[in-house]
Amino acid sequence: MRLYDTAVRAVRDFVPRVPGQVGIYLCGLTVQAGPHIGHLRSAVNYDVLRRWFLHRGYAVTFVRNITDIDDKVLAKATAAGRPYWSIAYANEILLAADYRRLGVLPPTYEPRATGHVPEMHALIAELIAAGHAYPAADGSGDVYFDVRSFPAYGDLSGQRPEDMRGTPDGPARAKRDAHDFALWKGVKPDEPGDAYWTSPWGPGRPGWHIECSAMARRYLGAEFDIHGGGLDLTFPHHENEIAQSRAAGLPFARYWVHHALLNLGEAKMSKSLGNVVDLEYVASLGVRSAELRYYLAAPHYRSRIDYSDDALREAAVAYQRLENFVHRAAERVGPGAPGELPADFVAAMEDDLNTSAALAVVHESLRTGNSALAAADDATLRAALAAVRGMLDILGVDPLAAPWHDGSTGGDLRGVVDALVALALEQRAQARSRKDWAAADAVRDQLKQAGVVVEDTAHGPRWTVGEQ
RNA sequence: GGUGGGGUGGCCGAGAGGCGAGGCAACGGCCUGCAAAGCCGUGAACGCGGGUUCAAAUCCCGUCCCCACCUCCA
Repeated sequence: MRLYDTAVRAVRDFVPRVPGQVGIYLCGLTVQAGPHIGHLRSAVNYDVLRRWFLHRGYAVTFVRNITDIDDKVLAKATAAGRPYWSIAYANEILLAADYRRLGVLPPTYEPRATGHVPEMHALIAELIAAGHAYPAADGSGDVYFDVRSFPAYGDLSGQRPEDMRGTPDGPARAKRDAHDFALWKGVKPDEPGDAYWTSPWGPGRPGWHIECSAMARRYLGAEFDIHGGGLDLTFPHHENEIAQSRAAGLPFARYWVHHALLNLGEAKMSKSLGNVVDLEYVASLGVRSAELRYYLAAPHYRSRIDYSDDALREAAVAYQRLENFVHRAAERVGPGAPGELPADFVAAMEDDLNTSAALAVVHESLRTGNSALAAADDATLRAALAAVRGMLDILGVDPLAAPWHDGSTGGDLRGVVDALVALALEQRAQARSRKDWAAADAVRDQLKQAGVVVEDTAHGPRWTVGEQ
């Protein structure tokens, strides 16, 4: 397996810290609002990475955090007159629902920042003791990381502090250097009164970055394999995480994986710009969540996606072709199970998770399968179906997998409808044998009006209910 | 100002010195009573200008445009 490592700006071989195991920490969301599809892209990308490791036989520990306290959450709480935690939690529920709808596997653990204040305190104390952090001298209760005490600061993002613009309007207050960042933020009078914890440095709340260093350490250890997140987190968030952890003597992440962002209208999708597409909007286009997942997983994870309704609809059509084959093949030879993966698919995935090249292999197998279907070559068909399902399963879009086909497909009425349709089809078959095309087509048209679509195949008529 | 990544056929999207990924759309054919689905085939691309090379989408130089980050960000 080869992965692009931001720290060295090159694709390199993945060597796990412990053979057969991989620990991944992914920066999840700040739950200040519901998720948009850019956030979901992040989840899908790492879900595919995770599934690939699982497929390769690794024991995967996958930790994705929830940042449930920050300036925006507090501001919203104040504006709404509600506790900050009720806002964070409401958004966390929305997020979980969207993950589920997209078939994202639940993480091994999903820690919340506010649940790990003691771990943060411990780390901050270590940093102060080691001379890498200092309580502000202005009585604010803030604790800052001393950037100049850590020479490697800037290595991840390739920047030198002296070249940076620096904080234009930030409260320099008691910072020793404009680039120092807060580990702990002292109470401010204009913020909610229930958003604080006591600490050796006075009442306050966590700075943004410290939570990830503290939680990664707790659940993955001092050193772990992969740290992931969006490209926009490279600086300052990940740079600061490295600084905090390494300065405290923790080796921290061995590989840094960053996915590209999803843009809408020439700018990255973000709440503050208001250019946001969420699952509700996608549903309003008639695009299902499996189709959205296909859209998000098809381009390489390091390529920017310029969102458009048309591109999404096009992806939906492409996915329907795959789905169509899987359903038809399963009707013919049974669903079987996801099977052996073609070598080209494996090679593509091993090469920095090239899902786009991998999908080309899926389509090749699809063609083989469709030909076998037409030729009633069941052995070839079975093999093609297993291969296609196996590959789609890695991408998390196997049409026969649980997330996509449960719910509302008729339930108890399926048998009843089956019998009724069979009756109608028998009439149509008789009409066709008389070459009474008008009568045969009338049956088909009436069924269609009732939502039943009839197609003739090499193995006789096939019917499906609505949907496509 | 600093740092990183881009511009590929009508559209989406891989590739990173030589065999034209793949998908969507279009066109032609096959299959079909018709349809649907499918199969076979066709055309078409590397922002622009130079250069290196037997050979450049890929390397070099220049140039234009775009995106992300430089302390809210997936």
